[in-house]
Amino acid sequence: MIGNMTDEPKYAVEATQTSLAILEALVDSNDPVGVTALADIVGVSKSVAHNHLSTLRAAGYAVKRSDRYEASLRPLALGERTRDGFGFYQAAKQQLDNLAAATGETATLFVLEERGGVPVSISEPEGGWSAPFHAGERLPLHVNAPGKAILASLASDRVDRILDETDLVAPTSATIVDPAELTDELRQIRDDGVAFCRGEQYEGIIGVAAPLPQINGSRTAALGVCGPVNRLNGRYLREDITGQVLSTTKSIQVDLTAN
Amino acid sequence: MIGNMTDEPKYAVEATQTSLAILEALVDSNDPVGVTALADIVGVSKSVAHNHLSTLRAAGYAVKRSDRYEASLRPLALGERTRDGFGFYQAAKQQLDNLAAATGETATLFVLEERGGVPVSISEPEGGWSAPFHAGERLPLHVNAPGKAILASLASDRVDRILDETDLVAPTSATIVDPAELTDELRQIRDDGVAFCRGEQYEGIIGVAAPLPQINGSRTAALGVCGPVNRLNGRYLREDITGQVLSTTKSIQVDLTAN
DNA sequence: ATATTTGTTCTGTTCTGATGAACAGCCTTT
DNA sequence: AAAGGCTGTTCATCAGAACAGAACAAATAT
Repeated sequence: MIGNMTDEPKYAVEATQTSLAILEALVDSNDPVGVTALADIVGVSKSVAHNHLSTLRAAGYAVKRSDRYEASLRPLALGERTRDGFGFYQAAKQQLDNLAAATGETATLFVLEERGGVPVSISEPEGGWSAPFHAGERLPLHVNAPGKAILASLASDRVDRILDETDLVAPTSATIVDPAELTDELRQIRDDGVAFCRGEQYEGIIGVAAPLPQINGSRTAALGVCGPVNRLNGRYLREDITGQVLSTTKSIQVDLTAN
Repeated sequence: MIGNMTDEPKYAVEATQTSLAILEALVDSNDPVGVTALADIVGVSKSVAHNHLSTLRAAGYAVKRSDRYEASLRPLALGERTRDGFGFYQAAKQQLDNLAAATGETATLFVLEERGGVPVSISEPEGGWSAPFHAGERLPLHVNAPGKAILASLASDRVDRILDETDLVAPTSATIVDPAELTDELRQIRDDGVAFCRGEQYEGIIGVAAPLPQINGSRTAALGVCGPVNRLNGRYLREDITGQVLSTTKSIQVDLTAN
């Protein structure tokens, strides 16, 4: 980790930064917030908070209800539209639901975004276990199975650059923080075609993932299953689940080349 | 429609407006866009577009891939988090899925946002019909069943103010544009407890909706079913579907008062 | 090899966005 | 009833940030 991983823009627009900070503060606090409270949270004066809030409101990103502001659902619409823009989403979503239904486990689809992995879709089986992360939330690549699968499907120089620019944080004691050790595991993953995660992101959460074949040379993606270790283990994990994950990636590939 | 419906903020932050315009331009164009193209679309100089793009990128809202920019999935995460903040979402989502599965039709949950109705959740049955709108997208209240159900559950002075401040656009020839006529229908809806939409938003799309009982006096919401007129009509619509919509609202109320 | 077009940097100028105080409205408290 | 402390909003002032435009380098096209 030598590189410049904090790419601060040379000529950043400060007003935008505070506006986004206010928007995120609104999202963070579930309950409606007043102008004064918001100003304190973000660290700006009351009138500044008011100006930004009214512009956010006029743009449809914030909602005012009797002197209190809250985040609107407009970001949800933006997110769904960008997601629908992914060529493979419709097909993958369908297969992901099938996978979740067939295994009774939580199935996820990840894409590479800058230097992180982002869950695009999370399929939870009927009344099943709930994943501790949201769709659209950027996660480190080295701590989960889909992330490692994505890394394994990249050219080695890109992997080196990503690892160099990334602070290999260790959420649990099982996390791999040594780049050399990680590179070794990536080679293993490339050979097997499957990546595993054993409580490296969240204690007691296990994952399996396989890279999604690059469709028309565009987005790097991976697909996997994750769940608590008391259910995902032994042969069930290594053969049953792993097999279904692999066959699902093949089904998606078929669906995409067919159209 | 006399009132001031274009509430332009008195002291708007222009930099924020251009940043958001750029973000939305990114979302609109599915494909990666260059700086120059974006500058042309938004109507700013090249350097300005560059500055805003790099701040959006640093904040995680835009992604750069080899000299081209695209929207990130971060808005999706924000949207899902605000949605999860709605107290009734978890329970309603469950019942909505049940409703969609039981009827084989598309079920939706709407909330009131400013002067519009926003779909919070859209449950489509297995391989079913796809609704022509996205979750999080703000729609006029007077052109769809959930919107009318929401209006009907508001105090009459609020309804008057909303109708006064809203331009009653007419997407189809069936749309009601006369405030008096609309007020009459709202009274009817209050009596029946159900609202109907007959191709007033999209040609050939029918909807039924019922207001969701106000939980702890917070958000105004409604729940409904919609689909093509060739399937949703006659007794099936008026009795079968309508009955299931009404019983679903009751189930949600039970779920919420239980906890 | 030349000519365009790209993204990025940079500097000066302008106008905007931050400041901090003052305003009016709404509670609660006295 | 009246006073005090809250709130969100407005306003005039001025430092400074955001903009336009030119100049740069690198990649692509001719």
